[in-house]
This record gives sequence, structure tokens and C-alpha cells, in this order.
Amino acid sequence: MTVPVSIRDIAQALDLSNSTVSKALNGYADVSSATRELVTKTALELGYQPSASARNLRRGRTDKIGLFLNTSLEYVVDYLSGILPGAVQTASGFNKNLVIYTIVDKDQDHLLNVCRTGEIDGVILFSTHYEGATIESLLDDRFPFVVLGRAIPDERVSYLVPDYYSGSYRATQHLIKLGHRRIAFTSRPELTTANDAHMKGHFDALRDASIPRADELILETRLEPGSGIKPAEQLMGLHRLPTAVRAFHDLVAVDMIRVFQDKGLKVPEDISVMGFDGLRAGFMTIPHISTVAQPFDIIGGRIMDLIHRRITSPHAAPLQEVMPVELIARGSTAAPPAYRR
Amino acid sequence: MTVPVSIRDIAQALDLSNSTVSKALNGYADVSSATRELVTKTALELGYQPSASARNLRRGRTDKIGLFLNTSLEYVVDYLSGILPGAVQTASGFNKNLVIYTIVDKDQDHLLNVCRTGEIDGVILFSTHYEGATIESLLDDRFPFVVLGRAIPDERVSYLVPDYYSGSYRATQHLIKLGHRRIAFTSRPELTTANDAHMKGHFDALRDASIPRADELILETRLEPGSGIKPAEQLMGLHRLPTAVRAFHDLVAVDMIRVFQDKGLKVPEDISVMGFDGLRAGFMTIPHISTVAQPFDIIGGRIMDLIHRRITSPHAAPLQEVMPVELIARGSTAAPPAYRR
DNA sequence: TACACTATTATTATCGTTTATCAAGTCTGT
DNA sequence: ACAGACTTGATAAACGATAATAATAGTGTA
Repeated sequence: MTVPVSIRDIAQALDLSNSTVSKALNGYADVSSATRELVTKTALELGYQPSASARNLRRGRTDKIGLFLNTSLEYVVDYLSGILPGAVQTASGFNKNLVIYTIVDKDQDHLLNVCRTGEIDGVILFSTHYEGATIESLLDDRFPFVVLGRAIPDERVSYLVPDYYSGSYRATQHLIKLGHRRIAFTSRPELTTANDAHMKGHFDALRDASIPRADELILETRLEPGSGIKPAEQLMGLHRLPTAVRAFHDLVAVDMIRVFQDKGLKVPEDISVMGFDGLRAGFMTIPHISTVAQPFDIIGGRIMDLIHRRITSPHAAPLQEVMPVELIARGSTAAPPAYRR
Repeated sequence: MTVPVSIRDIAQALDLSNSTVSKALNGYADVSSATRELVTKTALELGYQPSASARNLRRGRTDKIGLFLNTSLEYVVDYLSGILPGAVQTASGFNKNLVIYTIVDKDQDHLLNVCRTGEIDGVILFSTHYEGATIESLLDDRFPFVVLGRAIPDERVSYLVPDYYSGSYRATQHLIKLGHRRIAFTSRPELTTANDAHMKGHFDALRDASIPRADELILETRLEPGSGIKPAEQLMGLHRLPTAVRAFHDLVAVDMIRVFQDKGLKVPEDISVMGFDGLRAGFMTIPHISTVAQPFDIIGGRIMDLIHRRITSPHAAPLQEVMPVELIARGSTAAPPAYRR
């Protein structure tokens, strides 16, 4: 059993040609049911399993979907954890498996090289891992890919994106309904489409409530760990504190809450903090973070559907989907303090 | 670019044989530096990437490590999420990647079949996914594997296991130090080695504090979602409630806290709840769960080290390692209520 | 001049499948 | 009885890389 049994072993055992054995095992018609039965029986007896490498080489596919993970970005790790069960579950329904590669910084060459080795049939691109040129290259190669978390204004690409605009609108609206009028916002300018939608949702909600826009309340943040600390400190330095903050995502909210609490502010009594995405990290603070949750369980399966579609019907029009999000009020948001309202 | 460029294309372009090209690219000595340079240059120009399937077939390995995930077990998903960053990070250091397969129930045939196709070079077995016979089969096949989370009393197998005994001892000791003497315990009899260690740690701690053992306080639980509900309800039915409970793992603790709070009990004022494992789920309740944390970041990398070692030096003695765990007191444990002490 | 030796490149077999093409045998129908 | 169709199976050519072996040219030495 140590040395793997090949199709040839079965053929020799039964004095057949290996093509016949192959056909018998793969359900071709031009094999008598008698031989087929014989072949399957001995295949089972010998513990035969077709060599994946040989089969892949011949068939020109591997039935594997790739996904690149930048392990230094806590945000991405959390996000991946959320979609993983749905993704692998759905993939296995297609007889496909998920391969997880590491990517350092935005090593596009590495990503493209992996795709070109043919070790995966398609790739899921996290919005934070690729650049425009990469998409062009993949399109050139006609390599199947889908983008997760960013809307690409190009009809040739398939993507799945949460409804940033509506989520952002409702998040700010939630704060306004609680009575807030001085609401800070953290943005990530380099993530253009997501950021634009966030901003637009926020400002539309303000406008609809006739709240004037205050530039001092717009701060920048990044995706790296600890990226909520600086903007929180900046806010603390304002002569007049906002009564609520919209964090760009839950990890930023976690950082901000820690900073506020360290400085003696109570959340939500003194200041409300609203997160985004619905990461598990939103539960790590006390109080838990009010947020706009992406439906991770659905997203995982759906992104797999999309990539599977790209692979199996490359000529079908790419799908571009917007996922509805859900506002979840937890403990980090409440009415503003009376004295500062 | 659409059609992949093979080693033969380079050979033809330079009027060389493909073996020379192969050698040039793989750093063999018997190639003149002039040709080597020429080859690498045109390889780059043509965007050549060696076919993974062809290479795998010829080399007899794939540089992939497999891991099976039962997506219906929240516990396992949480655990995997915890070790994932460290695992893929370390794997990429060995030039290996992680493939995630789904497993339904304990489909051992599926697991073994995947191993026999040769699509992975080794496999990481979660303690919850395999059976004794599987280990025997893998040993027969001489297929590299390591077990995560269970101590196998067999010198031929490599495993990595948290220090259940010491962790359990310290968890109970922590409660005793807070003043508890009536401490309930939930066990999972079917997980023999882990359970035995848990039990022994618990009872040793009780013995060392001269606390008599009370059988009514030992309850059974399972791994499935919601498995903490039943034991919590059983406890509520006792004529005399314990002042503290040791949950078998954090998810059980989450369930129990919910049940207690639903019934009007305050945690930790009325009853303390101690978790185990240090899953992220421990943060989902208010208060956060006191627990004994496994060092997930280290475990992920270390389990990769172990499987890598099995693969590269199959004749070296298998390593069996016990990971130190850390007691983390959060909000779910406190002194017992005075009136029930 | 002949031979050994080195350095470099070519030839060819091989990994284990799948599949296009062929060949042989069995029926069917006129 | 024989052409033609229909079954069933065999042969051999890929897939693209690697590696063992062979071949060639060039150099040095007796």
C-alpha cells in the first residue's frame, strides 16, 4: 500500500489495456457492463485512487480555487474567518477545494505567477490585495477571477460587494435618530470605491437631516492594526468633542473605544461609536460595538458561486452583485449626553 | 498570453533542447552561464511559469498541506480561524500552501481517498475528525500526518496538544482561590484523552484544596452548537446550585451564560463561569469569559513545523508536543455570593 | 596522431492520466 | 452471404516537466 496503485496495475491484474480501465472508471459508454463491474471491483480491492497530478496535467485543471491572505492584516484575517465556512462548503458542492496562499504587502507578481502555474482554476481577489494592473493582466490571460469587497467599474469583471452606500447611510441615520448631530467620520481615501460609497452615504444622511457638514470631523485611517488610535486621539484634541463617531470598520471602532475609555470617557454615555462590517472583533469590547453587518455566511457561498461561474462559463457575462447589509445596534451607541447635545 | 507558455516554447525560441532549458532554470551546474542567462531572460520575456501539474507529477509531490474542516462544528471553525494566520505564514516559509477540504461528519473514506490521490503531501488531523482506524491506514500508507489537539499514545504518531491537565488544574484552582467550593464540571466522555486530562486536573485541584467530590456536579456535554444549554438547565434544576461552573470549552460557556442570564441569574455575581480554549467566542458575552487560552498564534506555526518535518524527514522520530496554556481571568468569574458560600 | 577527459547540450524515458484513432469482433438486414 | 453498423477493446499520442543517459565539441597529454 505504500507505493500507490496506478491505473496500469488494474489493467495488468485484469489483462486489459489501461485506456479501457480509464474509460470504465470514468463512465464512458464503450465498455461492457461486465468489464466495468470487474474494473470497479478490483479498483476498490486494490485501493486505487487516481493520481491528482496526472489527472490535472491531462485535464488542464486542478479543481482548486485560490485565495490570497495577508496575514499581517487582522482585518483580512477576520474577514476570511467569517466567510470561510460558507466558502468551503459551497466549493465542495462543486467538487472544488480552497487553497490559501500568503501574500506579503501587495506582491502582485507572486499572485500572477501562481495563477500562471495553473495550480488553481480561479482566484478570489480580496479588495485589499490587488491593483488595477493585476486585473488587466488576469483579463489578458483570460484567467478566471472575482473581486470581493470592491466594485470595479468594468463590465468584464465579476465582483461581490456589500452595500456600502446604504449601510453607511443607515449607520449615520441610526446615530441621528438617537439624537446626535455632531458625528465624526473616519475615511480611508486610498480605497476609492468603498470609501466613496461610505462618504456619500454618510453625507447624504446628514443632508437629509439638515445637519451641516463639519470638515474637522472627517479623519483619515488605515487598514493596519492600531489604525483607530490616531484618529481617536485627534478627536480628543478637538476643542469640542463630537457626540458620536463612525468608524470605518469594526477594528477601528475597537481601537477608538479603547482610546476613549483610557482617557476616561464612557462609551456610549459620553460618546457613541458605530462600527462597520460586523466582524467578530466587534464583540471584544465592552460594550459590544453597534455595527452594520455584512452577511458573511452568505457572502462566502456566493463568492464561490461567482468564481465557479467564471470558470465553467467563461463567456457568460460577469456578474456584479451588491449584498444587502444589516444594521445591528449593540451597546456602543446611545443618545448623546444631555449636557453636550 | 492566453495560451500558457511551456518550457518547449523557450527551447524553440532559443534553439535549445528543453532539458537544457529545464536545467538552466533549476540551477544545475552543467549549463554554461551564457545559456543560463539567455534562458532566464527569455523565460521572463515570455512570462513563463512552470506548469504546477506537470512538475507535481514528475516530482511526486505537490507542496500542499491538507486540512479538513467540518463546517457544521462552530468550535472547529473558530479554532481553525485562530490558527490560520500562523499556519499559512509558516507554511509559506516552507514554500507550501494550505488546502482546506470539507468533511461531513467523520467521513474517513473521503479523508483517506484525498490523501491517496497524492494531491497533498501531508495532512493535519483535527482531533475531532478522525478515528483510530484512520491513523492505522495512514501509517500503513506511510502518509505524513500530524494530529492536532489530542495526545495519541503511540510513538509512531506526531501530535501537538495543549496542556489540558495543567490548564484544567489551574482553571479550577482559580475558582477555588476566589472562594468557590461547589464547582460544577462539564465533560465530554467520548474525547478520551482530552477529557481524562481535564477531569484529572479538575479533581486534583479539588483534592489539593480538600474539597470533596460531588457527583451531581459532573455533567456531560457535546461538541455541537448549543451543547451548553442542556447541562446549564440541568444545573438549574439542582436543589442547591453550584457557585461556579467549569465549561468544557468557551462555546459551552457562552451557552451556559445565556441560560443563566435568561433565568435571571447574574454572572459572575450569582454564579461564575469558567471557559476553556480561549476562542474568540469568549468575547461575545457580557461579561467576557474567563478562560484558559491556547496560544493559537504559536500553535498554527508549530503544527506546520511538525507536518513539514514528517514530510521532509519521514524516518525521524515523530514529535509529540504539549503546548503551555495561559489562564486569563476576565469578567465571568468572581467570588461566590456571600449568602451561598 | 590518438586518446582521455571535461564542458556543454541533446535525446529519450518517465511520471499516470485521458482521449483520439484504430482494429477486431458481433449483429442486422437485404 | 456480405456490406454496413454497432460494440467493445487496444494502441498510441498527448499533457509539461524532470532526470538519466547519450552525444558532441573542445582541450590537454602522451
